[in-house]
Amino acid sequence: MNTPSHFFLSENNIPFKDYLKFGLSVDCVVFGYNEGKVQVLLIERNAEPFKGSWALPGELVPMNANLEDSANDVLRNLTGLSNIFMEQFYTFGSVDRHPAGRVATVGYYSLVGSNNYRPIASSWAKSIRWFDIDDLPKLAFDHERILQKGINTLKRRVRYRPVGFELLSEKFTLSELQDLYEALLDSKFDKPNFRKKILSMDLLIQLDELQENVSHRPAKLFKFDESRYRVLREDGFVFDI
Amino acid sequence: MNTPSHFFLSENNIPFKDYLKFGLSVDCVVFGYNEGKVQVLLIERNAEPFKGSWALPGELVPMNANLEDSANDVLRNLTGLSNIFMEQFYTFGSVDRHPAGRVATVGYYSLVGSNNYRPIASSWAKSIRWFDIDDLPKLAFDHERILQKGINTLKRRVRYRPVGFELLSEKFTLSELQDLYEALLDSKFDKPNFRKKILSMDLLIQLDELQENVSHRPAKLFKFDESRYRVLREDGFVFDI
DNA sequence: AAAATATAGTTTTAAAAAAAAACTTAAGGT
DNA sequence: ACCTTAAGTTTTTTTTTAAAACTATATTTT
Repeated sequence: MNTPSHFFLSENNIPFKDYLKFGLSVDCVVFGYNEGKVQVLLIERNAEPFKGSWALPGELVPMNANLEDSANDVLRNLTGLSNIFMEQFYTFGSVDRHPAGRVATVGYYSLVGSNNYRPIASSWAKSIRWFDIDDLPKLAFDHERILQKGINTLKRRVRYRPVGFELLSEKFTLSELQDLYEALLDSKFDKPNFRKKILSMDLLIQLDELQENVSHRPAKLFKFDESRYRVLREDGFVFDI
Repeated sequence: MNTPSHFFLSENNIPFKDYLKFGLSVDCVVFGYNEGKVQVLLIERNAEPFKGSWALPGELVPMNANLEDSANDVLRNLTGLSNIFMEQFYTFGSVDRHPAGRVATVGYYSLVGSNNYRPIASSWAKSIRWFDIDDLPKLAFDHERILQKGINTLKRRVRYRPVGFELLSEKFTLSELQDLYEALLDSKFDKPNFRKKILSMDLLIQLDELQENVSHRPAKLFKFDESRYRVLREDGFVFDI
């Protein structure tokens, strides 16, 4: 920081320090899944600009914080949870995207298992709630574009990475998994083949437990085998549904 | 910009303007393809820090420039070309990644057809050259990590998007295409099946031209049908190799 | 207590796609 | 003329996917 600035003159002789005027924020697209619907968590802003508008939860990155830490902060403030699946997907930096300065924002999406969330409207949000992704309100800033890109990214990635499991409870049935994929990918799968395919990947552990309190034959419960996935990945395995 | 800064106090009462001290840069992973090898374009830095080290071409984003424009600038300065395929892949923002300040960098990768490049070492690069991606030098900053992530991204995306074509000349043979995919994906394909699959996608236009000056049966030349791809995409078609 | 219902899970068969091998074709080189 | 090399096709086998029909096991209804 105390390096002489002439050290870093650019081609056009603008001093290095004149480039250091960006703000950087993170915005989180938090996905949930409930009753066959994919949802996102939105907040109602409690501060200017766009006070009162719905928006993605996010914050300005402090000068001494890493991006991932900031994104995790946002999530922890929102859900009280800290071990949530989270992945960066795109950075938005148009000159005029923020009304008060040059602020680029890094988009993260995260997946929260349906049992595990408890959204908390903290001081910076008037309210907070889940929206089905096919019934969204108008959003502040360029958040509609960010959200759309987040949704597209999830829909693409979910086919080639075993991230869908993150949206279910730790223990789930194969039918729940199939329903989730059908909701995410907007398509129908054949039941016997879906099961055969998923089970042949050898990524699920079948538990000695059954579904309870259902008025039909109870399904077997499974959980995702993280360590097995790590091993398979090293051998070049590519998840593909 | 002249909005009163108290307007944007954050939760912890840090004034908005105190967040506006980031630098933002773009770094480009420029991929080429030659004689069966996937390559990247690297520069030898002509300025501090890391003067003399190999690095990804990049630049600080001016306060009034969009990210894509900056990335295109870098490419134009490097290759003299402006209509090159380019896509953002990841943003790196660790607190200590730049020795002289807090600079986050947005990674772009681009694909240049084998005939179309002519790297130019401009004032900010002592030299510039192609490296095979499996024989890379040590790099400045965190560029090794960025490059690796770029390579991984390309290898993943090339399977599900028809971007491979961008690495070939406008006119190419099916064998060239197959060789490229085999190099990118580190695997072998069956010739009849590869052809059947590619041609059945209906994305290639067969030209009335043949390969010339080869000492064997000349192959038919094809080109990628951009407009057809746009139509197919709208109908939900997903490229998949 | 038997029947209805609902979903879980399996088996069987048919159709399509992928894999593998063997072949024909067309250019230049010797 | 014939060899070499790679292009491109045809045929056969094997594996996957698709579809339909089936059995199993829980609760709810009659």
